[in-house]
Amino acid sequence: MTTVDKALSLLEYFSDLRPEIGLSEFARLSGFDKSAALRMLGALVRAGFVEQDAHSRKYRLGRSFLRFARMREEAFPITQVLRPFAERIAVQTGETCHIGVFSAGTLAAGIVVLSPQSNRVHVAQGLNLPFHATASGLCFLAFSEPDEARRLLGEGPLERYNDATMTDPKQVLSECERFRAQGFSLSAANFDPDVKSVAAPIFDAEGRVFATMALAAPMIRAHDSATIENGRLVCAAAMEATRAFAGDVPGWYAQIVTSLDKAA
Amino acid sequence: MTTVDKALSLLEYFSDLRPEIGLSEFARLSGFDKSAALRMLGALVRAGFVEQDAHSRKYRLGRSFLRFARMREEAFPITQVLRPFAERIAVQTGETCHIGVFSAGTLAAGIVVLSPQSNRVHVAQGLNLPFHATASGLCFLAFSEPDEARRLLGEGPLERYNDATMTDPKQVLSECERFRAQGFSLSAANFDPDVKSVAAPIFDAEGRVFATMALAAPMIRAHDSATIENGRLVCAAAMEATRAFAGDVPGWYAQIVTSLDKAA
DNA sequence: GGCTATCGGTGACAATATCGCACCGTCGAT
DNA sequence: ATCGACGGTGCGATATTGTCACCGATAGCC
Repeated sequence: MTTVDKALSLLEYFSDLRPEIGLSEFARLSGFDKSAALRMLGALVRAGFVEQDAHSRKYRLGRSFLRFARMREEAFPITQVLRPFAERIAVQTGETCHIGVFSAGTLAAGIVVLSPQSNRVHVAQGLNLPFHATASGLCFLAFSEPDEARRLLGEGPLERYNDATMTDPKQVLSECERFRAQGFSLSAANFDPDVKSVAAPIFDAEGRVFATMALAAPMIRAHDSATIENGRLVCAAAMEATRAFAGDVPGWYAQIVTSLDKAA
Repeated sequence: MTTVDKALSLLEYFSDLRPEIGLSEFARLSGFDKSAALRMLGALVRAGFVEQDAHSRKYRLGRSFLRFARMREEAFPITQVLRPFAERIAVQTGETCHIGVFSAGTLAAGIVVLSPQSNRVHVAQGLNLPFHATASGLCFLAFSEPDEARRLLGEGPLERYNDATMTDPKQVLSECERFRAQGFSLSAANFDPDVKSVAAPIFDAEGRVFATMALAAPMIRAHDSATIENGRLVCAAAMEATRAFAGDVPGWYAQIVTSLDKAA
């Protein structure tokens, strides 16, 4: 672990619930010495990645992120390119659609298009999507390299969100095999007790999953037939999205999707 | 300069014109050894701040910026809060309004609202705003601490964009004194030969400038009277924007603005 | 084909920045 | 007034970094 890794790891302690962090708090959270944390924070401040409140002396995320995020989107407009697909399928199915984007070991809701219906599932922009308890996460695992998936899950036991949550990594991985064969993942009440979701993979130019497209429906609308139909649609949309991106849909995956379409 | 500084400085070589950079290119640009650059890039990749194209092996900005930018906006919604003010004044004056946001030593157009008129000034989102040659930059200097301003300008000679560009830091600083007394800055053809701009400061909670609101008009519409009126309006709007932000408008500045209003 | 230049990347050692500790002044609560 | 926790500093022991030589692969060129 280089010092740069350590410094950047400090940023991971920020979250929507903890937008400001003091020096000692950083030291406690990270296990680094205060003096080391301070030095790293100094560098982060100089680069504009964090800024310090002059009064409370706490640190918060800096303005540089706006600059770089804009540049990144300019050069590689993921969200701009993917959003229309999410919008289309949200209208088509009448359910909330979100796209999970993988970065630095976590999957988060990067794009959210809420269902046009009044009884709908709400997904917060930026929401962290746990690998073992959401359709998006399971989909990501299912279409990743098996060792990558194991690495992301860790040793277990996994965090429990409610009765239906799978907490054993082995169980999760075996479910993922099914999803991989099926073309899309499924999650019923694993995270939110009243929500049933399906998710399909979006591939990058090297044919690796880097994002997932998910449809989340209130349990009451999620009959088996509706769920299967949503799965089919989300697969097709995700595949189109991949292609819009100059991503590479693996041949075997395209086959699965076409066979789903024929079955319908 | 810590290693973290060096690693983060690598990111600054990315731009809209150079969205992908190879290892040797990084070494050349930064003056670091290839091996050192590689190690730093490794850390940046692990954190998701850059990603590597598997084919070309070049590096580009990573997906983590999206995540962090969203969190930053969630916690401190600068752009969301400031945009309405830019929109209002763009409509009111009929000219293009942009807000320059300072971060890590540079000022960039973070918010842009184009004029509703067909003959209008175009400002690209994210455009770098040189301190010595734009109304925004001059405004930022004028309302910064004098030594900070000197530091940002450097030794000179400054880059020349056209005949009207001031290239001597001393000259720039003395102009800035005028602007500081006047309440807003002025730039005629210093950057773009056919554009005349005015800009006013936006202050943070500690009463320091951190952003500027600028109006840019085509020379043909920029009579003296129109320019003065735009200056007055941009001052008022910037002051309101500061307050909307829980920023602290220094008393002496508020006085200048009210006296401008009375004169009109 | 074979030559050369450049690329991304590796390995190892000397040089140097970092880690961890003790310590300081300040602030707010009790 | 005392105490604890805070942000921040200084310094020696030590782990990380800078530097350089080197590797295989690739692309251009004759």
